[in-house]
Amino acid sequence: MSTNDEGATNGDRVGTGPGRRAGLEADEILDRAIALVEAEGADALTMRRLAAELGVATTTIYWHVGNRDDLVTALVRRHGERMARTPVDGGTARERVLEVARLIWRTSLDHREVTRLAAAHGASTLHARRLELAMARELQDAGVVGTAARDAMRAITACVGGFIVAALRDDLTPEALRRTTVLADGGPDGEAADLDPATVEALAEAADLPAVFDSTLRAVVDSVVPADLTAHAYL
Amino acid sequence: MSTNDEGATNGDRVGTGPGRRAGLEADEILDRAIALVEAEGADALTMRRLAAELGVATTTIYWHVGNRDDLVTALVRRHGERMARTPVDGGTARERVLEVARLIWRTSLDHREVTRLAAAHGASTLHARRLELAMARELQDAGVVGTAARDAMRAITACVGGFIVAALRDDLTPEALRRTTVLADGGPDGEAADLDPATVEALAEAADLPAVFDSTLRAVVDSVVPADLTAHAYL
DNA sequence: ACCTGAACACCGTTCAAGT
DNA sequence: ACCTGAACACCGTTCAAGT
Repeated sequence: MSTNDEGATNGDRVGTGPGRRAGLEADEILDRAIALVEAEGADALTMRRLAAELGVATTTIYWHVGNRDDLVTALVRRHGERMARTPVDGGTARERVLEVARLIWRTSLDHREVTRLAAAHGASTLHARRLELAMARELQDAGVVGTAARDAMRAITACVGGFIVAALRDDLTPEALRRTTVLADGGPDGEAADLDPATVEALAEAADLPAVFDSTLRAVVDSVVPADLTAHAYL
Repeated sequence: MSTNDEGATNGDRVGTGPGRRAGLEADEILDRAIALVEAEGADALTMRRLAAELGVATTTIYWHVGNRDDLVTALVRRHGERMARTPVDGGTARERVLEVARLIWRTSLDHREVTRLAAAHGASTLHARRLELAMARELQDAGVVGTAARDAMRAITACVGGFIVAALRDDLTPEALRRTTVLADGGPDGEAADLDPATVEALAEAADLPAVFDSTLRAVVDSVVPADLTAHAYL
């Protein structure tokens, strides 16, 4: 898949010669790519555009990081590591699990264009990898290990991911909301005829997504992490 | 946005002349598009490919259904209506809410390529529109109306959507799982060093997603729909 | 080892022109 | 009203060639 099979991303080109360009090039490209995506959106990331940004020929990117798939994968991984700086603390282990979920939600939306790119590339899991690891640690503190931990993580991350996608969708065209999500006057076939008017009206306007996210995640975490009996969990 | 501004999709061209091609063309195109997507995947849907399939010039599609955005939107809507044939019955209203959620999950995965296309187009909500309407009705039977109904739907559909995305991702490359989702030997930086070996091992293999989906959705629905006091809910 | 230009096989979209 | 061919401005990718 990659163009240069021998030692992908050439991150192994270490400490040679003067000028100290060792292993730097590839990361330079990735950083520029990240900056480009955050500044102008996920769609702005094309091989030609990025090359122009760097002042090199398009083909140079292929040598350093491989094709577009490789580029996006590396970009998402790098950004995901950068995102996972914030430490989590306080409260019970159960509350910290919830806090990590909130952290994934918040940081993903703080960098929504990278998140969008990751989602389009099917690499959302890779993007949140470091943070999901942090969640695994908190789950362990709460006494959840093995397949139970795996299933708990799947449940939580699936829901978090679903809410993130919903939030990203809400970004675009509040006008499109009226015609798609909403049924206003009963829709094309009067499909909403038997619905309470109050419900129809409520559906016409956006929900307070962060609030719904919070209460829903709480329910999911509660269902999957046993209640703390004491304030602290000692292994 | 559309090429023919006057009466989009020309569904209003009714009953003219002999041969009875009235209003048929656009639907013919959409049906061929759906068949193409289901047979060869979402990526196979290009204007040129579809035109070739229909034996017309590429530009003909523009006249009938508009540009690619319009095409995908119309396709997703049409398929979504076709998907919502199954009626839901039995149990309490609360159980029927859960049953509609399961129905969205099942039908979306039964037509995963169309689902994939809808997701890529940010039209998942449009795709499940009819089924979400059915859910609104069951929620109403359960006594949930107004903004509470809207928030309940948002919560449930976000989670269902998240699980669907997770399932679609699991389709591709079980081999990629090992390298991205999984940390196996502790990952590049020994990040998983402080994790229970049983957890690490569990994370290395896929979860039983349908089972996790079911128990999670149950928790979400329970948190949002009041328990039935009697077996039946009479308005 | 690193970088280039030219070329290939695709895209979506527009538009003047046909009937 | 309906459909076409030609053209434009993009894509990702490959490859022989330079230094």
